Amino acid sequence: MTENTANLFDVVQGRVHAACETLMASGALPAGIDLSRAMVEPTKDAAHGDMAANAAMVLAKDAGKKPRDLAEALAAILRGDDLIEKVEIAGPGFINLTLKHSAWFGALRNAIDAGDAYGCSTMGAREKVNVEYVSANPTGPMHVGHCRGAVFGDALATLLDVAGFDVTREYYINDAGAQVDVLARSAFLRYREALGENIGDIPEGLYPGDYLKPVGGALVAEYGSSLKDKPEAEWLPLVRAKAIEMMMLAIREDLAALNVRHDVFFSERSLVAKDKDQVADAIASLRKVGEIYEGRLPPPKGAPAEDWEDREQTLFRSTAFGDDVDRPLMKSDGSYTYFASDIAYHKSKFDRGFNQMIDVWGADHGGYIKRMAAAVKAISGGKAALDVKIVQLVKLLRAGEPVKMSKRSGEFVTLREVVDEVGRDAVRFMMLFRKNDAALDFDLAKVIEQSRDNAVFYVQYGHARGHSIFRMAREAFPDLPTDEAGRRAAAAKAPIEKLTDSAELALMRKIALYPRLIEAAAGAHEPHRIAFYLYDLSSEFHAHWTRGRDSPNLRFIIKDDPVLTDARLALVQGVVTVLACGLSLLGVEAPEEMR
RNA sequence: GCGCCGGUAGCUCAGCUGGAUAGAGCACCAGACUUCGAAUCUGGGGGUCAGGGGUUCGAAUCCCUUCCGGCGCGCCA
Repeated sequence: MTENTANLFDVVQGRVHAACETLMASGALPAGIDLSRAMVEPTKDAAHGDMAANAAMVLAKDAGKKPRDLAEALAAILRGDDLIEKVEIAGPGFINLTLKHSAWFGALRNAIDAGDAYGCSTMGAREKVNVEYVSANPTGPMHVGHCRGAVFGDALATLLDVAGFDVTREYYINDAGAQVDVLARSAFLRYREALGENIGDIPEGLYPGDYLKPVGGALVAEYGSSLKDKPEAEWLPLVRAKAIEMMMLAIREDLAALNVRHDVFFSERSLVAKDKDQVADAIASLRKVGEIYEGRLPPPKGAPAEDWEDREQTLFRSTAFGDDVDRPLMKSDGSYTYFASDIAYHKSKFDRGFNQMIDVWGADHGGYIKRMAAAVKAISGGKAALDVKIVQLVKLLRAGEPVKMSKRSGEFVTLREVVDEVGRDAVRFMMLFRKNDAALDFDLAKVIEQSRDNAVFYVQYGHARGHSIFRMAREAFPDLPTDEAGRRAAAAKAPIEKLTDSAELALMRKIALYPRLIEAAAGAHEPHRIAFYLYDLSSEFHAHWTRGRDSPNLRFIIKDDPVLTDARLALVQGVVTVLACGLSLLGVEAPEEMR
């Protein structure tokens, strides 16, 4: 087994497992015992050392031994390890490990050597993952509600990429349902308006926003007045296509403003292209494995359903895969339900080689998860898995007061307005500075505040402060390198073994945690963990900086000691590297100066 | 009625897939600028992890149950 040397926790865990195997060889442990639950974790309390191993407690039952006795046997082996300074047994059987300083120096060197690539992992083994996010209907500009899913999906995709997965970022364009016909009719009104007609108020049920006026103008430019007297059946496909095209263009611009990328824009309409009906194919393949039947559904309970009509229909047996009720695939007019299209779409993902799919949805779609996960299991024969990440609502505030929005009148706050007002970095970071399934208050006044209370600023300032130290150091020592590559080369040669202050070592421990964090966050599909880590790292860095006020010997720059200064600049280089890596992963700028 | 997601300090939230004495920020109180950026930092008080059962060496975390809030519940997407 090769050690992943980038992750110190893996290395030490490997040593603990090796110790277990030594005990197996000597008969002190049963051979072939399962070690997968024996983990090495960072300690919360420094009094417990650097890392804690739970092996003795986890294996005690299978071994038929008392945890503390087993711990003692393991400790005896681990005490000879070249990375380990001290082994103590505590509590119910924890093996507390204190590492030698050289272990932390090695971790710091790793970070400096890796640079931009620090934290990159091979855990994904290049497995293909499809992440679908945003997928906003092409019926208007993006509003703030779309923001969170967009940023979350984008950051999650980057996180998985960094963790070694082969990631495809995808957007599903809902361009086939009834709502794009409504869009077309709304755009047609604007077309008549552009031709000089007085259209009066926009009728109920059509999209009232001004954003369709340019579509009207474009239609005039392209078709003149030729559409005006045609029957709807003739103009609708033309108007619809133009409107969708222009809406998608606007949406892509909005996404670009937020720094959100996609590799694939997948059209729902393309599923039912003239020569090939992929929805029918998907249903047929489910029918082949016996998961489709004609039957009746009980009426929905509780919810008002005056127009409920009991009838026999085509159903997918989603209850066989954990859903609460079987789901219809055809509407009463003979067209496919949205669910049927979605099955075909996810089958397309599977057919394109994705066994891991992640969909990012808004909270209002939560009730849809079970049936979609059921469908993915069914169409893949159990080979593919779908993880649906729900992002909760964002409440937009200004200095604590809710920002009024009225969708009915077409006056909603657009994504673009928010980005223009507070900047993309603030929007992105704050959307990620919360667990995805918890509701989020987004205060337009707070995110531009320059204080610790504003996490974006606080983290970026940490990065800028590091670079400020580099600038000041160059004034004291003009020979120091001026660029990133030079600093990395110098840091790699620096005598970092001179760094023995406890706060300096604490920073190295924090830096050493980053690769482990990436793997944990990627495994859990939780990019917010990166944001919180960066906040913590910044906090430790700011705190250590301030120690230099009371204790000048702890400053990074020691004017009469260029060698010690080199060592400390290497530590700053390590901190700056991790902050830059983490911010880049979240899609947020890492400024070198913020004055 | 059923399902999903939440309930952690006065407020806003973390809690690393079951670890040791539950942590930050804000607010409140008391401090630190001739200084590598005070746009920062140090210290203090503040908790029945909604309530109650259970699982085990060990539970905020897993299971059951009650209460409260949000969302959803053929032919919208």
